[in-house]
Amino acid sequence: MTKILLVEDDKSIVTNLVEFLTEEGFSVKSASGQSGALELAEKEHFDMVLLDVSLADGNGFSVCSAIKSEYDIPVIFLTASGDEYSTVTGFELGADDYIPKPFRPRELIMRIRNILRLTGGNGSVTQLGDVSVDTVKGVATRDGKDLYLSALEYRLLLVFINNRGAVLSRSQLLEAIWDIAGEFVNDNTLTVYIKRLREKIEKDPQNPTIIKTVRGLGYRVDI
Amino acid sequence: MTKILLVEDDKSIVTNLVEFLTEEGFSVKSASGQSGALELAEKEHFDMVLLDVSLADGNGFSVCSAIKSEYDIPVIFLTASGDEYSTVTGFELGADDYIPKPFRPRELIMRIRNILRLTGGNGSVTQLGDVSVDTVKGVATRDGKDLYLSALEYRLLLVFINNRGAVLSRSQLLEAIWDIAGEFVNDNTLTVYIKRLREKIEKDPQNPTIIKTVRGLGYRVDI
DNA sequence: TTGTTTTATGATAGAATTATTATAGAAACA
DNA sequence: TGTTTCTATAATAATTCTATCATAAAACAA
Repeated sequence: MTKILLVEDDKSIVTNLVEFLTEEGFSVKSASGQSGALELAEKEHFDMVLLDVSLADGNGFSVCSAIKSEYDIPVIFLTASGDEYSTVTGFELGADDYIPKPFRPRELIMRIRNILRLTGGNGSVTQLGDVSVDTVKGVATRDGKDLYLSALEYRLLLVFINNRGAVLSRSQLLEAIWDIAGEFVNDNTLTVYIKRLREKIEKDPQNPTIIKTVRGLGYRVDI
Repeated sequence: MTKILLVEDDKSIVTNLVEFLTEEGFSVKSASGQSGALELAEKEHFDMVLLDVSLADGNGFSVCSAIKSEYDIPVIFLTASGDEYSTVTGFELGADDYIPKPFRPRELIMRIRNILRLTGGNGSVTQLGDVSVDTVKGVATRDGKDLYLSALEYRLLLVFINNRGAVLSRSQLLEAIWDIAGEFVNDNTLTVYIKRLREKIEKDPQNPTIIKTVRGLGYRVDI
């Protein structure tokens, strides 16, 4: 489960956000100020930090600096609307995104998911049906048994994981895997690799449930 | 239809982006420098500007200032990777987002949609009666069930979605879908595809409620 | 009404997309 | 080095889509 550290001193916002984010499947812990935040960050691992710029105790920027210098976690700033200075400073400090208040919950979720995707920052294990992929160990398994993916097959699977739910066109996939920069890669190569990957991760490769074909558009994992 | 003004002087990037964005249902026009960009912006309305920071003629910042002072259009900067200065300056000038190169097309689309949504534009899921279209997943569904649109049917539907409420003439549709540039496409082809699309998305294809025929003018989605 | 124009429908050959099988050469590794 | 696995491609099959034709129906104008 993706764990979020919320640093915010407005109690009502905290209450609302904790409830909302929990409903959305995140695990949330909150701190109201700088000291509490750093204490929590030291004790346990978080996958993302939501950071209010204006804290009673210190300000969000110092928390961001402290966290970024110590951990490799994406940080999203919650800033006062139109506060250009905060935005700018936030980015300078390495924030991954900023969200001006007031924001819609939906918007927040989108930003969070987006940043998690971009930074590959989700937990380290992803479950796709009965296949689990551990991006730290670098293996895909079923029932604990290694599926022995080749390097390319694994990379392909990662691309799908990082874009779960989205259709990925052939050209996108080719670009992501073969890093085309003028090089010409046979279009069919991808098709063959999709087949190989399916052969290994699908229970019934003829009727794939994990990697779906979206004819004319590409492929999608939405399990 | 969401119209994008692309200001970029690298021909290959322009070619790729125009193709990709068009496929995604946007209408794109491009300019290679400051003067061309401002000229275009004056002539027609755009919903968003994609702006390269480094132009041969002037730089992206001046284009941004000029556009922002005149029009209320979101601007996304395309910056060299890690170019903090550009990012900062871009935001100071009122840019709505920035995307460091090299970027993945998908990422770009997400950013574009996001900004359009924030600024009161698009969204990734559109509801047409009981049919919903998710442009990220690349599917149209009813009651959660895939309607299995073909690539062309899907593209056609996207054009309608991006022009909700407006009558689209046959020639407009033909142009949008078949990208006519001298090529001759049988006029009836469109009629046939309208029928096919209705067959799949309408409850009663004989009495369409989503895609209405406007005799003599074209078709319209105003649900 | 009658004729004309526009739109709708059904059928179909050829095209395009995706899936599958096989294989030569490259790369990894002992 | 030799062995093994991996990679890219080719050739081919299976499937689905596309564009078109022919014809019907509907809307309109005289």
